[in-house]
Amino acid sequence: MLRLTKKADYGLMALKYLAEHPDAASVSAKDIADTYGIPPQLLAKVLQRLTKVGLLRSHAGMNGGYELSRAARTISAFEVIHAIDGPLFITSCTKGSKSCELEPNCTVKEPLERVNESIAGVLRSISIYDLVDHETAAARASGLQQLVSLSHAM
Amino acid sequence: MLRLTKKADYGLMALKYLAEHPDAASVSAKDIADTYGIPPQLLAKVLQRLTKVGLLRSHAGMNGGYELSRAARTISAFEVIHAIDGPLFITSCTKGSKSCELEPNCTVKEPLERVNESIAGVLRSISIYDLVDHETAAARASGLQQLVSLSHAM
DNA sequence: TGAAAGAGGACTGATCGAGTCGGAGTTTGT
DNA sequence: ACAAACTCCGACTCGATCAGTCCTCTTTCA
Ligand code: SF4
Ligand code: SF4
Repeated sequence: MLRLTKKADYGLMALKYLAEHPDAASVSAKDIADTYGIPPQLLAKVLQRLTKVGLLRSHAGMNGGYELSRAARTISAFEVIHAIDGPLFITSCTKGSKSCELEPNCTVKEPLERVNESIAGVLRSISIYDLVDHETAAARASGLQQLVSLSHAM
Repeated sequence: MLRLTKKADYGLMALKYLAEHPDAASVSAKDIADTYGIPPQLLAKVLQRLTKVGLLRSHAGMNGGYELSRAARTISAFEVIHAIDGPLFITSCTKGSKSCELEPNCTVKEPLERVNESIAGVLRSISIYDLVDHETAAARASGLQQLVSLSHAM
């Protein structure tokens, strides 16, 4: 099913919101949650995670909140997802703890890792800034499409 | 986490196996399951699903089994995953039944749909044949990588 | 006819994601 | 100094989904 968690989803929304309001010195988690109808405590946790990784800068106390620690253009969707959902892996044979017992016999692990890398590449090529500006994002997406089908033809 | 289900994983393994043994008229589910240590009944169900969609041709009775209904080169990983795990969607706001209530306010849905399309494109560009032949698969993957980073630079 | 194989539904246990709660620590305005 | 507003953090519940099993029926062929 290849589904992205909602937390990552929320994280992207929040970062986009912050990218759209660079003037606001600091935005509270509750503000963003109210704007989009996201459960406030859940979003808070997501933002905390992003802070821990260094994507956000937090600022406690009254009128506190969060702000981007870097320019929106330099934050990739990959970083966000990685920070929230942990390492991105297609297969189940990864996350050290409990790997698949078929690993020795498995013949598709290697090819799938390459697929995984390709997908990571796509995510790395998308920045928060792209989410805000629709035109360039659309251009880039269609560009990617062409490149992909091109590579298919070769 | 963007994880692929094990069923899809098994499906790919089975198809790869069939692609590697084109001489065998028909291979039973149990054969493949034993070869890789996959639970036989589970693999059987996966193969049944693939048969229903038309990727495989089944052949009941003694010495029965499955065979590819098309050339390995013309079967994409996307088809396989779609057949087993259902429609491929990154976000939770899709599968008609229970969509996300944030949809009207959501500002990242559209961009994420484009990301989704890019990923689907990657999967569409990988065929079962690519899983068998390591060299071309590696070449294609690295090619994709270059193209992706190229599109990032533009 | 009977063994071997596919087809398919129903069921259970395990895992994981979504969301909640409660409490502790911090900064700031007054 | 005090209280409000906010961040921080871990534990917890609940429900959905996945992995795997079981059982039954049908088809084929020796
Ligand atoms: S080892 Fe093979 S079967 Fe197991 S999770 Fe990895 S790719 Fe899938
Ligand atoms: S938050 Fe937006 S992108 Fe995510 S599931 Fe809801 S509508 Fe879709």
